[in-house]
Amino acid sequence: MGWDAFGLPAEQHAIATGEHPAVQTRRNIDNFRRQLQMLGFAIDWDRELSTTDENYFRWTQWIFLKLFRHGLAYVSEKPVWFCPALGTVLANEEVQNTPEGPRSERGSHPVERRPIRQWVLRITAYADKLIEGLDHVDWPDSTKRLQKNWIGKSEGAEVTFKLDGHADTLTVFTTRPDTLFGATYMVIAPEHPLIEKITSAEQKAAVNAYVAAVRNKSDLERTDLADKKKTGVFTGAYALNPVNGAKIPVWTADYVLITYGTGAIMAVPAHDERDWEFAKQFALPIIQVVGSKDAIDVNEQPWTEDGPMVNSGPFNGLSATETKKQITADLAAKGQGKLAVNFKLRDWLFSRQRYWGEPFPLLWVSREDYAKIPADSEVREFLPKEPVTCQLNGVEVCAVPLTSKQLPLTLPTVKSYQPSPTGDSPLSKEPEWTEVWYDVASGATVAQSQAQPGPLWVKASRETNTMPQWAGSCWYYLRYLDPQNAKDIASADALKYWGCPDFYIGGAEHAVLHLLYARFWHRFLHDIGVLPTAEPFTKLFHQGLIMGEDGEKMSKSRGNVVNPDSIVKDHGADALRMYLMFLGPLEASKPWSSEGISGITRFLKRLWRLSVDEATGGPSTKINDQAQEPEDFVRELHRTIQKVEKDIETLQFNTAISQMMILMNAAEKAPALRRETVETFVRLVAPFAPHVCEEIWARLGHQESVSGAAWPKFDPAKLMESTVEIIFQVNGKVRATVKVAKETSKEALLAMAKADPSVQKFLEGKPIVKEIVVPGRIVNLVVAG
RNA sequence: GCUCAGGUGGUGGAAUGGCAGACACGCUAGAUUCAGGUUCUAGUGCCCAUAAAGCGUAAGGGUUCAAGUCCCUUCCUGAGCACCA
Repeated sequence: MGWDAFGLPAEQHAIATGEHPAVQTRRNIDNFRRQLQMLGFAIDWDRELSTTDENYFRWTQWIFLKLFRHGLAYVSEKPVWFCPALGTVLANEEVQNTPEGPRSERGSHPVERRPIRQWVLRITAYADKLIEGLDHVDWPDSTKRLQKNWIGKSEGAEVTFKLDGHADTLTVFTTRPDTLFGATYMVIAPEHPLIEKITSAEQKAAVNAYVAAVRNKSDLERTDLADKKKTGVFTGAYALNPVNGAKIPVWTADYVLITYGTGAIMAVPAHDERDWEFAKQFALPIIQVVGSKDAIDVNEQPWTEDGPMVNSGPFNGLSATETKKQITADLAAKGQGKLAVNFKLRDWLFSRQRYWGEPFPLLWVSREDYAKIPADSEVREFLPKEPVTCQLNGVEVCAVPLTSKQLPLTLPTVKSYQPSPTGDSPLSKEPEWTEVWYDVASGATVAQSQAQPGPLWVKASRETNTMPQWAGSCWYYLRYLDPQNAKDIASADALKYWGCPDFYIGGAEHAVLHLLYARFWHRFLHDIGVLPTAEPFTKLFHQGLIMGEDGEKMSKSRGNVVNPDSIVKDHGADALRMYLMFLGPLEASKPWSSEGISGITRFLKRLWRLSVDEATGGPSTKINDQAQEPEDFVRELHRTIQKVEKDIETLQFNTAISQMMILMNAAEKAPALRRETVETFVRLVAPFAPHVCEEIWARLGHQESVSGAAWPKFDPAKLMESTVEIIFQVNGKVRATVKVAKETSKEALLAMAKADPSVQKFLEGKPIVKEIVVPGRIVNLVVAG
């Protein structure tokens, strides 16, 4: 069991009450643990961990330092999603588009773009591996598709355009280099750095106004889909088409995103819907270069499918694929283009301006002090090849790591958990913790309030951001293998013995969050030799949510939360467990029903009465080893063993329980049962309702726990039926059913069907045009008319 | 707008192309009990006085001896993506 206990809920509680988040976290964990134990889940409590334990998060920090060491952690000042209500930045994956605009995944608060200094993990370096790895795991196709789309790989070319009258060039990314002859204008994003340089004097005012307007546009307005109208302004600059020297105007428009590709495009209105709309809007020329099937007029609508090239000089008549290849090769020869791959995936924004998270085990020192790190310094354990730098209060500083010996870096106690509106972490207000002497030889630190301990101790400021909640949950499954290990995240032996989770059950909402992040870390740890496996989760299954009784997601504000404590009080832990399984397919979302559970409660009471004698408390008087059980009942018993076994393996618990109820109905009708039969039944129910079965098992005279009893075996011979029911149909409609011996031949079945009075009634002497006989199942007579 | 998953009684849900509605809840009637959030019995898709027949798995069409299941069109619900060049 692992508690993923860092994060916003505990911190928001701390802000509201002043209580340390650790205190509330511990109280919550204790309550959850009590409830889980009450339900009797088979959890190995010796392997319990919490992501907030310093003996756990020292390894989270260690993994981060490994990423830092390998150049996969860097600082960015690009605009990021900031949530004023939560007082922190959020990763792309944590922001959702809603009709009200972009909102935080947690709490659905408005978010906005702000330029804030952030730690970022280079997950894009793993984009290809993260796509490729999906081919080797047994995951739902929908989830694989979700991840693939999120990573969004597209292959194409980068094409460099010379700018008329400028030394600068403009590089664009395109997936359609084949349509280069159809480029009639260019667009650069309003945030593009070149815009200042290339805008002509006449257009300066218009462009500045447009750029300012876009900057002030909220993300809601900018992504509003109801308003598909394109806006944009001509910059006054012209680019030269590398294939034919054509002079084409350069515009700026906000439908081109600075965050994707090069932030600039070549526009081919004849063959791209967005470019077509823009061209129509501003009366720009539209040139068809790809032949269409039904002579489509590209002035009326764009043609986005393939066809032979036209209006493309030497490439006329060639296929799109061939043209792509040749044009890209030609451009490469001229130094004006190359094959290129782009991803929608952005690097992972990894810092939060919060208190309740793992502190970054990093400090900032001046460039001069960074240069003092000796060649044999222990600090080099985690030092990257190139320093990671940023500007702090206008001064350039370099990031230096702690060493393994210095971990864990724990949180200081603070006066206030409140984040500042400017996006500073509460930790930044604790100078005693942040301002330290740092030994460039050993990585040790002491507070600056003390005297400088030695000549190699330099002034350093700790990083005051903390890691996001995902950090701790990225690798917890590895710690289960060896939770007490003080030397490694887990021993090599344990990693080799246990491997990875064979089967991972979790919500689909994690498809592009936890499941993507964890794969990234796992693959990285594999690449640096820490882990023997490349992929963490071999087989994945998404369970559905249990909804409130009103069919809506359970939430405190809605008041439809079901408290397990009161259910257990009324019906018992077994009934709760079993009813959750009986509600419906595991993968489906199903509403809770406070009435429905009584069906399970009744079933368990009936099992008790079937096995235990109320008067003596010993075995039921119905149990008699001399009993002759009817053949039908014995078959049902073995059918139940078979079905429960199979359904458990395929996670179809609802139908397993249905079958046990069918057996119960049959067992109550039997005049007497053999002890073996009752014990088999109890063993079948035991995994679902362990507590009551344990008690029954003891009442039946067993000293050992039923959980250790062997699983019943079904006898295939007992499943055989000597007679089968055959359906007689006329024109596909059932007219009679008969019981016959299993071996009855086709011919005999046919004769019986024809002789059956209720069948004859519908034959009415009409000619039979077709006879279908499926032995053991059905006879269908097709008559004319 | 695009992609995916769905749509079956009053409810949750069953159904290797072969009797639609298993199992359970609820409901109706009866019995048991001092009592019932007890237990037992019978019934419970629609139409119908009853039986027989007929109708019935979002709507329409198709394939098949036979379709909830396979194919096409439309509608609806849910999820994800959303100007990604």
